[in-house]
Amino acid sequence: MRGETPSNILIYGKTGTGKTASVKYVTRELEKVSDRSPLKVRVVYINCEEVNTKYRVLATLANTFLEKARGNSDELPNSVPMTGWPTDEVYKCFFRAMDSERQLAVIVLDEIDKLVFRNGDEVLYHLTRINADLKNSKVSIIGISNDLNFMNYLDPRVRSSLSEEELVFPPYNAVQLKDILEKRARISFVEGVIQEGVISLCAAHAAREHGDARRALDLLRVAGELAEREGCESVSVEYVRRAHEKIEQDKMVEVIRTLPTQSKLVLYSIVVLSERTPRAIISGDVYSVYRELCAQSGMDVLTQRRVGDLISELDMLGIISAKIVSKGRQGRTKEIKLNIHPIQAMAAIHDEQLMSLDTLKLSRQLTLV
DNA sequence: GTTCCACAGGAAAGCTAGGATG
DNA sequence: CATCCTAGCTTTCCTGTGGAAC
Repeated sequence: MRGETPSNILIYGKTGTGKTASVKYVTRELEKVSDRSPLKVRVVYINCEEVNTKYRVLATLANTFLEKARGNSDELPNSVPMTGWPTDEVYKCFFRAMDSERQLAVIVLDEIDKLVFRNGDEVLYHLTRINADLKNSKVSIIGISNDLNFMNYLDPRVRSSLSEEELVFPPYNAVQLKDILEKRARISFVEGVIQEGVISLCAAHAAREHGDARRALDLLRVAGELAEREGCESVSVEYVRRAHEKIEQDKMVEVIRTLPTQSKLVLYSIVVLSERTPRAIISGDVYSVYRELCAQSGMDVLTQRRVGDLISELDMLGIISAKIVSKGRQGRTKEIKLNIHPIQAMAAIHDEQLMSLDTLKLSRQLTLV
């Protein structure tokens, strides 16, 4: 507001600790106050997860300021195309639009680690140095990152100028989460329908998972939805337990859905086996079934070595649990247990069209087991 | 005590798509 | 546009191993 060069700020914190919400709130207030002051403050919010190349970041910036600066200068174009121009041209355009009037620009780069990871720190280098060249305006950058280590990937010069001020958002503890939940619950639930201990339990669950407030709110919401769907008058701790289960299952279904095809096929083999045999599932059997499935669906067959790795990956993702057991002369194997309901697993696997084979017919044709 | 099964899982090389570079 | 590079898969080849059966 006083027209001095503002510090750049870097904000760290795990997901669901309120980084984005805080920044959005503060910048909104800042814009409100600046309406009454001679110096204009403009905030540009860019989520680097969506806008993930240096070109697109610059083009977004350029377009924002071109729109605002329209009419100030004749030689400025109306907009920058989202593809096609040389990058330095876009940069120049952004620069001129910025400098065409006296203003302070606050550029918020959310998930800045994604940008650095994909593109390196070139854009950041230019952006942090731009103040030296601007005559009328000033730029301040707010970087938001989940990754505490991402600074190590930056050029030292960028690092020091970007982190003139650092802010760490620590995870919420259970008490704080409880506080947040209570406030929200007062708005969204009819008074008295939430039973004793429900909110504490939600808070405890979320606190155990890195203090993610979003997770805590989800838990409470899903518990409420479950109770409502069953026509229950109040939300009991039992619903929280089931909500937790449901969220875990949904997460798993999502993971399965995005699995590569070969992994799906391996998982499918395990599901088929789990439905046809009461015996423990053995990695050797999985491989046999897998080979048959490949033959029937016309996919190329991976080696046993590789399938073993895929099984370990499924284990790491928590979709299955595998433990090594030795059966004397019957050798050593992995005994595999499915951690998700077979029907749900099937549905998640078949979600994609590439596995559009008629599964029932297919598994009936299986000669093994 | 010895054997030997049926795999686990390490090392290294080959392959390939997609991105960077000139 | 051609070419070069790189990361992520995958294969090949290999050594290791717990414990029931001999």
